[in-house]
Amino acid sequence: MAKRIRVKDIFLAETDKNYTVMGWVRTFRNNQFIALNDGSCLANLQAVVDFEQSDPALLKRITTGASLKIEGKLITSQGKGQSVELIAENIEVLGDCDAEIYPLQPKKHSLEFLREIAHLRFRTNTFSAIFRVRHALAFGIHKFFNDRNFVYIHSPIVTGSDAEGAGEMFQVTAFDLNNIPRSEDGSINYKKDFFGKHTNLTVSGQLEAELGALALSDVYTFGPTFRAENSNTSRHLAEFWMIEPEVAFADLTDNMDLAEDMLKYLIQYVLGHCAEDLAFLEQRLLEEEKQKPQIERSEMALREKLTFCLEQPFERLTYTEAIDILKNSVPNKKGKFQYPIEKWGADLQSEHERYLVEKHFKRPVILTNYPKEIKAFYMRMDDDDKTVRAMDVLFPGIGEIIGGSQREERYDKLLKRMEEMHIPAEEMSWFLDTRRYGTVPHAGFGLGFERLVLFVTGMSNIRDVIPFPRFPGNAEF
RNA sequence: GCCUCCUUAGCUCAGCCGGUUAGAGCGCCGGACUGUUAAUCCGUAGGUCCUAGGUUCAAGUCCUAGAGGGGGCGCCA
Repeated sequence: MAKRIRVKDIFLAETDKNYTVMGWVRTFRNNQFIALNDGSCLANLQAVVDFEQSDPALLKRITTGASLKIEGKLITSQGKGQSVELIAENIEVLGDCDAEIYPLQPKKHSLEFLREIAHLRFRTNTFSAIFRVRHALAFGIHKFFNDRNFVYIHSPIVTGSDAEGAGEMFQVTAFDLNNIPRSEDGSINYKKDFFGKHTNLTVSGQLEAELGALALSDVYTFGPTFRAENSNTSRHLAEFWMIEPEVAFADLTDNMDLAEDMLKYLIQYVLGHCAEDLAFLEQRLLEEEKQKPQIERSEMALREKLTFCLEQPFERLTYTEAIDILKNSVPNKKGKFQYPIEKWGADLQSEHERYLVEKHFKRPVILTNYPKEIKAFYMRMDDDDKTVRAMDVLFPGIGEIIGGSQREERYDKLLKRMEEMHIPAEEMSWFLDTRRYGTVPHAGFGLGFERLVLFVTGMSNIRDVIPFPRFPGNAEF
């Protein structure tokens, strides 16, 4: 194909020279002005057609959604609204688009409608902005860890472990489901399956990351994660991407510092690299919130909220301190909580987390040292034998964005917890080996990538920040 | 899995206490105009009122069940 210049670059290119651009028509105004977008940036290039000198049959084919190759001279724009425009000298229709049946129109569409045509929603301003921001965040994550000498570990997606400890799993099998091999006692004979054992899609790369950390010191994973829970919320997906750093010679405070530094780095990174997209998303959010009653609107605009997070230290407090605040809070005393806080030991509901983050502290909060009963077996026991060195990072509007802990590195204590929580130690001997052979204090956490994208873009449904969301009852596209 | 709301033209939505032939804006199509910015102006076409039952003289409207979607909760990242 002919060499093309991206729309993003043509805005900075020298005028009075000829260029070739390729992209998709957003609108064709006045039989004269083509708004061309190639996804390289939010803005469209205005290409000007001399309709009096053009073939009417060609003009007919310039419809919303059609793909074009346009050659012409770049000039300083004669109209308002853009700095430069391309005087189209030669237009080639690469792909026609029947405007009568093309679902996207030059108007505002609902997010619900666009979700149903997820294969086309990339072509909208909102979704192209979201996915450019998503890319920047993914790239920023690798840059953050690379700059700190972390090693990127590809933890397995198919796992033979049933005990990753994070919920329902999708089974992986090569069996013919209409003819499953069985043992003499009638049970399924997994020895005949592809891997010779029962296998699942991973729910966490943490255990494998720990193995890496106990040799490479600083590692992280960043990969797809699968949960077969029947979760129907705007914060859950069945297939999502998770970042899991794991650090040797680190305690809970080091872990909190890393989490806070990482989130702030990423927010800063996106503010610096996606200014135009964030400005657009901020405006979109503002328009959307105009529909809501005053009390439900956010107090800050998107970029203001992001900047605010950078400037404030995250509030760090223990579960026990949080319970005290909640117990004495106005909504608890007035019976406004659906689940009233009565005694120490109760699991916090999202209404409690939201109160702490959005009403009490009004900033990101890190809650630590939860009761051992409500946390996973691998978290390090505190000296009081009641709480563990867990940490949850809570963000406004999102809730839990990070869950992590200092790990139990003491062999005997870990084994005891596994027995208490009915984790089959014999199947986990490879994990226990790390505590047998040169164990060290270490810590790590899991960051839900889509939840971060939600926060940064100001979107409210997690299904809108992943290209093709998977959730109960839906695996379209 | 639980609670709740919604489903009317391609899209966004109105449709009153159940009562004639179901409406608007945008889009499409036709025409006018030609430096527009989701262009504008005029006109045409476009409907399984989500589906299946039921109540009624009469159902888009009421009732029951189902499907799809939104929001909230639980599980969590």
